[in-house]
Amino acid sequence: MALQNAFEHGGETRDKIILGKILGTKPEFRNKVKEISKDITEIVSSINKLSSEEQESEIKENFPELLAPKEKIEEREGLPELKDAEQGKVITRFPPEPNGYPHIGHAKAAIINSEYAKMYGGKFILRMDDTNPEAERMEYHAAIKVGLEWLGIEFDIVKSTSDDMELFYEKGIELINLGKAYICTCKREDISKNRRERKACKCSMEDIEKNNKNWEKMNDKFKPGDAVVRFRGDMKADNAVMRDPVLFRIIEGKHYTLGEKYRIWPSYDMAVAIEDSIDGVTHAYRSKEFELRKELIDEILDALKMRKPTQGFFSRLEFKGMPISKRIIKPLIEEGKVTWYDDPRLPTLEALKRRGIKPEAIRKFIMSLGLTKANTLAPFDALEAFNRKFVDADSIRLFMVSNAKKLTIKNLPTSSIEIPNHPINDMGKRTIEIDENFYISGDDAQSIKEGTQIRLLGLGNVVITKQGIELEGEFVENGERKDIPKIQWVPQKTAHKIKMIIPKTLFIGDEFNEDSLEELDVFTEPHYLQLKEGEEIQFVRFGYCRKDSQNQAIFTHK
RNA sequence: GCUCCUAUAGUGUAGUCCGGUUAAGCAUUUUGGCUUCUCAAGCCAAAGACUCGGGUUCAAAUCCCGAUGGGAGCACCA
Repeated sequence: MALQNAFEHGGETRDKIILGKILGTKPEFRNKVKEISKDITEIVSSINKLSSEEQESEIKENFPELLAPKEKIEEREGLPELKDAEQGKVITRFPPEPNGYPHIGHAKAAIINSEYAKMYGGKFILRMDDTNPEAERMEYHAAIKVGLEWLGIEFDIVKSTSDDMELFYEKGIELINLGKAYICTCKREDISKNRRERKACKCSMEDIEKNNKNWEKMNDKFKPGDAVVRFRGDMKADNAVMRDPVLFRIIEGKHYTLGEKYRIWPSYDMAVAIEDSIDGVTHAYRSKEFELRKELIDEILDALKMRKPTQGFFSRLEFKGMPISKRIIKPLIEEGKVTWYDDPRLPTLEALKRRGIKPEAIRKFIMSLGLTKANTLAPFDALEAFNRKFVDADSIRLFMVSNAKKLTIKNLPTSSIEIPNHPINDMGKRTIEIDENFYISGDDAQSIKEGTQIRLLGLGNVVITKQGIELEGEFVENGERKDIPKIQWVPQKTAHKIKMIIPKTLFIGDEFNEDSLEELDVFTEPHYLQLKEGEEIQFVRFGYCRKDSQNQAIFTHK
């Protein structure tokens, strides 16, 4: 073994490493370390005296099997194992609030939880977390559903938190009667101040009877802001969440499905605790800004003697320079800096789709991030790399020229030509009608020298006879194939003008990037018009793009 | 300010719980080569990391203590 190690590391080895290897493979030696280490030192020094050629021949003679190449270590597939998980009995859930358009962060939570359900043959619940009528709208509810469907996520159960309003009231009253909750009629600022200063208020001293009466009053007499139900936690706790948090509050806004039926609404903590418990959720994974709520949720359920789920946390996912929060996106839309939530520069699902990102790529990408709690600020090119693999195989190859320059070619032998739609896969062929007038890209036109040969892809070689604003050339039969520029082209007669949109990073640092959207006028083949909207294409030597409309394409990535 | 979480190559991660079978694996990125009628894809190769300082141990990315960087919470939002 020492011999092998020495050979692998330039003819020299160290006794400590050999010792480690031996103890690693043969744990039975671990209590005889002193005895064997002496032997190892001797062996090692004798081996180090040999030249590497001698070592090699020694290995060949006595241990030829060691020369076989090492096996690669296999990477763990998918997500790490869940604690306390039983095959077939795992229930996970994804509880978005319908208060905005779904984005990559939603995708992460949904994908991780659905993967876990799948991994254990369990069930997966979509629960619209709609307990704040002021923020939630049907429009968002629908957008979330559309987004999840696009991602290909399937649910066993679909429900809304607000389905269980009566149950929340029941449990709320139970907490009051247990003395675990009380009605607080302090002002909002005072509650906040007391929590900061770890001081209890008078309301927390009230007896159960009074609290029950006040609960009744919350139904009609109290106005929003007059009274809240607070959990009796611990005003001295280090975890600020435990300092008597709010369980219910009065909101008079119209709920998007229930209208004005209820005016007392449970807070997030109350709702999540009860819902996860009664829905049978075994494993509740959410992003780590909720980490401090774990203790509270457990305490609420303990107080009610209800079953507790295992809670886990993962880091938020954001892309560098692509804001996720409505707080930032909304003003951009209002100022016209971004067109809408489907603007290709945004990390919303709608935008990602429009940009040409495939749902499978998002899934792979998110799975590759793992389940860490360290902050993830992923560069967008990581997603692009996954996407390229999905998109390459079935993207039709088309010619497109930017900054077009005219090229006239003499002696063309044909008036039409067939070109395959994909270099490897069979995606059919298209016929292009040609005459002597072509467009080529400005960049290419500039780099060509007069008198040299270029190859027009799929067509043949051309020798350039005149350089300038407009170029002229002559067709060459059986020209050189290697080591000449091979460029794409478009016939002038049938060239179809489209707008090419190239999305770039929205923010550089904290600054809005004024050049975040580049628009080019380009020419492509008429075949473009026959493609379906939303189809992914590769413009040869330019990159992958998605057809947005007959007159517009969006650059996906290289 | 207080509390909690977190720290592995340029980037994202595996390994950390239970110290040794791996002088740190994978992906991406970059560079070079092969292949190719695309600067794509595919194939091959190279480059590159355990935040810092102590301690425990025959042995530390892994355990302990301290420091530092990053993030979050301290809402009648979720």
